[in-house]
Amino acid sequence: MSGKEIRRSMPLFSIGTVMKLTDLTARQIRYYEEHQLISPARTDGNRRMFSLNDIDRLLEIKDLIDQGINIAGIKQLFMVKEQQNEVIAQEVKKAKREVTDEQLRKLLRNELLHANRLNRSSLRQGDLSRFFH
Amino acid sequence: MSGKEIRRSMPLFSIGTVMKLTDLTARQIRYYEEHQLISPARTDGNRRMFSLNDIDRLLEIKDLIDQGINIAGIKQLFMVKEQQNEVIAQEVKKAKREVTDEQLRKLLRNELLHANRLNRSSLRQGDLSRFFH
DNA sequence: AAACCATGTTAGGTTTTCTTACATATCGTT
DNA sequence: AACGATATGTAAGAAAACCTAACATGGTTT
Repeated sequence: MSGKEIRRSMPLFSIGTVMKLTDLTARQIRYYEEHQLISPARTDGNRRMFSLNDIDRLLEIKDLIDQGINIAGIKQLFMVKEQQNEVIAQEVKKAKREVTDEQLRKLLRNELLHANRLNRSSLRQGDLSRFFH
Repeated sequence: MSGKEIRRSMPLFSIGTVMKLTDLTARQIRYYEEHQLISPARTDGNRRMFSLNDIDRLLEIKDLIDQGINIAGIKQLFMVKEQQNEVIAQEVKKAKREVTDEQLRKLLRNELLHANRLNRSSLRQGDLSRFFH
């Protein structure tokens, strides 16, 4: 169902609410946006409006920051994850085309392994140390 | 579970957001608050903050207004409904005390009928025409 | 030591929301 | 038909929340 995704992406929350929900400062939230870790919507009057997805992302960012990962690293992680999701979505679609239940499970497991392989190699091809300098 | 109820009662939304979600004007929302159909929280700076429950209530109010019911009538309806919920909650608790699954269903049905009877009589004892003048 | 990163802080400006007051259209009542 | 009440619109002035831009600062890298 996509109604859920629509709801999760509706811009409903002001920055003040998000500050309380995430325990981040306005400065931090704006800084993360400046570095394109989030892209909150804007009102007609140019105020930021955040969705549930934005809030999830901010909590994830906070977690990664706490783990000592810097902004550049987080950005890369998000990009990799997104790419991974795309691959998975595409493979799911391919699998759905004409496969029965039983077979679908096997295929999915297969494709997931494939995605992991891609993932690891893409990390290796970049400079890993960039993530932790 | 009560975690859900906590979430639904968290004051998260500004009046601007609520206006868009409910298609009501600020004037209407404040007017309904003035007449105690809702009781949104306030920020330290005195701004209204609405919960999901508040929004549900506003949508319900809008619906009842559309049906031609006036503020006084809506207030009474809310009070009756709340009283009914209290009765039900109490009876559920009573039923839960030491009844097996099978018996619980019968009891609940019984108590619901009882609540309805209370409800109807309380409407009759008041002046019904008050609702629609 | 110099540069950089993530965040704090301040300043001036704009948007949003607040209360209060008055205006108005639609009623039911006299 | 005039009247009073109800529900909503609108305007004004003030306060809160948010905006961007700039500079400050404590830790890290280089």
